[in-house]
Amino acid sequence: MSKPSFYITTPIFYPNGVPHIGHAYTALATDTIARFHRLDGKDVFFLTGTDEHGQKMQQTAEKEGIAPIELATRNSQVFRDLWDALEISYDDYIRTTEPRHHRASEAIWERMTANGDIYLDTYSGWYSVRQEGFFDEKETTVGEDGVRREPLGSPVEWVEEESYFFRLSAYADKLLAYYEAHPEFIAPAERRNEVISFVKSGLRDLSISRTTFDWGIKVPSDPKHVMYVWVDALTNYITAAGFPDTNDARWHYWPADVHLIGKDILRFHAVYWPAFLMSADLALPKRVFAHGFLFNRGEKMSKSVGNVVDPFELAQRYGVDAMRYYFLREVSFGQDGSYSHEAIVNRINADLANDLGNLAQRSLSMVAKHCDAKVPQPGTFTAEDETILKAADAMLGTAREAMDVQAIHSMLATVWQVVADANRYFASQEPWALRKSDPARMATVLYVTIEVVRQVSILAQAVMPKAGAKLLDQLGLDEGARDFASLGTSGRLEPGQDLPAPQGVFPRYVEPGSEAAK
RNA sequence: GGCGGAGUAGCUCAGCUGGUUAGAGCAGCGGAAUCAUAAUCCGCGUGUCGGGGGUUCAAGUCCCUCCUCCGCUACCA
Repeated sequence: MSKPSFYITTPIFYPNGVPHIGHAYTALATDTIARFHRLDGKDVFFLTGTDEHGQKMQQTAEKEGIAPIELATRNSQVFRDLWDALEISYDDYIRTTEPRHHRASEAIWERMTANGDIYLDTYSGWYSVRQEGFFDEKETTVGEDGVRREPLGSPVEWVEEESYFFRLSAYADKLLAYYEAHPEFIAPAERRNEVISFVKSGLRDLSISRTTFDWGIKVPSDPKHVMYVWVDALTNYITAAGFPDTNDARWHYWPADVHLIGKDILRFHAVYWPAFLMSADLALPKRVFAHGFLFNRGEKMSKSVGNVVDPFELAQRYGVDAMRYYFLREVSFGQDGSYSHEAIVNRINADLANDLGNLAQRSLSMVAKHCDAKVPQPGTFTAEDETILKAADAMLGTAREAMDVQAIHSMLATVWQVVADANRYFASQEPWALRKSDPARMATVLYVTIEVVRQVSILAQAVMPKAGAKLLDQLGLDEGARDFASLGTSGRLEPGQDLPAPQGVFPRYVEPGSEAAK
């Protein structure tokens, strides 16, 4: 019996510059979902990469006096460095400049052509050289000087350019029928409504090639055209699965289970991409999930405001695990979120150091001192013991339900609810008092507590791989006992097992330079 | 302008198909304990549920209206 597969992607990022916090956030969330499913026994394929073609890349490279591919290679590496720093466990990293991607893009282009959906026509409109963009005639105004201008005031000129078009207009009904039949296709639900209303308002055919620059994938039958971003970028998701070779070892991963994206690129993934796939007679991804934006103290990050945060720096200041935990716990996944130094420190200290870290420390240090540094031998469980154990055993089911809909924050809330219960349990049982009055009962309480810590740690690994592993080290668990198959009753701690000396896993965050830091 | 969503405790938000004295987390205040990373546990909220009107035995929960905020309204990766 083969493991069920799970294919998840991030968008491919544009390496015109270096990654910012938004890129990091997408990768963090995708990584957590990928890790969760791996721990849950699935055959996971996690794809990320960079989208390296286009006019902007060409222009930036020119400015720097280097070839576009050099710019792409250099900046793409910065993304990979960040992924390493953030413990992003991707299985493949695709670059659209790779031969395999050229092959796939040409192949899907040909299939769409064969299906009669691509035709040559003229792309025309009012173009502003300064804004590098086309404007709808309605948006432009003719000034007293007789010059037509776009809303921001730069002059526009009528430009006509030969371009290949994709017959998107023919897909509106098919897309609407698909959304109807697959209500889970676009998530969260609010986003789904936006997409549907957009499609209902009517679709125009899409210009999918350019002749004004040549840094791209050539149109197979007409090499003076290069494919415009839509086809080139979106196709990456099937390239990595081996397309067009349907005998490829990875082809079974397609269709992807989740395309995780930012809400700004939802339309491309929920409208254009499925239409392309329908045209090419390929299966559609099971879900497109659009997450929200991150704001710095409620303000949009921008260079002019000066509140841009470097993700490398964030990871270094707070630690990767804490950074990952904060963003995934504090932000309701799918909604916009806000972060601040105070909020991050609060989460680190309250949830990680005080609640979980301290629970592990207080129980394990008693085990080390009073139970001969071995997993204690429990006696008969009382109703209180059974209650907390049952709550721990139930986490997996609830966590799975949450993760099925990418509710990462809910999954974490579930786990930390049990952490809070465990602290209450520990305080009410007072094992420190039992040490003298009833050592056997003390052993049971400690056993139950570290058993809960075990299960919490296993689940926490999806979000905090390093810290989760450290906690499991302290419980003396070997590699084979760390995935979800060991959750619940099947993986109960073995009494008598030797345990290493406990050490803190989640230090409190103290302000550098404060009294406490000295 | 059109379509859609939201306005609930200081902050972030739960409140499904209307039905006990409107909840959680965080922050704040008071107390207990001392196993532990001065961590933990217990207790404490007179909130016009945006304003107004209506339906109903009963509305945060349905209808109307007004105010405020937000998203989408196609070629930016």
